[in-house]
Amino acid sequence: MNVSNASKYLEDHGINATYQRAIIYSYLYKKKNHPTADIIFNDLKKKVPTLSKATVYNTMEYFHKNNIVQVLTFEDGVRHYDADTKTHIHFNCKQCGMIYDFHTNIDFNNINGIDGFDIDKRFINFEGICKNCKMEKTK
Amino acid sequence: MNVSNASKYLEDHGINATYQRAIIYSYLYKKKNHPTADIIFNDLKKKVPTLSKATVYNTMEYFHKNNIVQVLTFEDGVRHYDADTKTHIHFNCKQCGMIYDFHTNIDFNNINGIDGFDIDKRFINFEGICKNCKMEKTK
DNA sequence: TTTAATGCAAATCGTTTGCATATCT
DNA sequence: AGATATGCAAACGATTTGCATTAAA
Repeated sequence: MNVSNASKYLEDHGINATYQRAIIYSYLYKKKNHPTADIIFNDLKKKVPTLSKATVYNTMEYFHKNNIVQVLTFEDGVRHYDADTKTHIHFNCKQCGMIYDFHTNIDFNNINGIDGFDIDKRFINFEGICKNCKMEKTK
Repeated sequence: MNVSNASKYLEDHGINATYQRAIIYSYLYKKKNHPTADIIFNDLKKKVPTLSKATVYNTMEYFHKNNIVQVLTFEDGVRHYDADTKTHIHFNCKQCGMIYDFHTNIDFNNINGIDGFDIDKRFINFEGICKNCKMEKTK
């Protein structure tokens, strides 16, 4: 998704598409690695030297409130962002730090005893050692 | 679980059971509401006025490393602690803030495409409006 | 010309650390 | 004594806020 498509996407979701918002959304959409605000800021600063870290934080929070990004937190407590808002599994490798997506075949609509609760969001986060790091070890 | 049982439990898990550790573990075990370090500190300070917040943080981290507590993070990013280390679902009510436990009937061992990954921990966090808050609304 | 968004720096808040004191063996 | 744990205050790092400036409607 390029910046112009991102603008369109934002407008379609009722979000005033400024240059910063569009470039941030475009970046997040393309990067599938669930970056933190700090990573987004440092990458985009190269293209947009005037960009402020506060704008990144505020923009992500704004996107989040408008339901176009997910906020992910793992055990380290740092917020990661994901442009894919559908329910899916995240696997966080505790060795390399990579976050993998798995679009799940699990049905979360039939949990014992949860009747009467309105579930808006489902986060399924796994932690362990990824395939890659396991292979590195056996080399 | 009282303080003396907590001591025993800690020793059984290879943890040097000091007074602070035992009282903190006992508190956490009894409270089923997944408190933050701050809440633990403020509650226990009443009983143990000399208690330090750093001790609470360090102790929880130590328990966590020794696998007798789980660390839970929700969208707000604050760490919550849980003495139940088994995989179970947490439901965080975004209205009243309550965190509910659901011991799940779901089988997480058969996820599409995750073969070759070593999964150590599974966090399943739901967010929405709890039964109680829903009832309040319709009054 | 009014409203909304940005950028910067300072403030805030949760958490960690350094170090002196206390506790336990 | 020697090792480990605690308490306090300072440091730290992620995030938020206040406010002046800029861009957009």
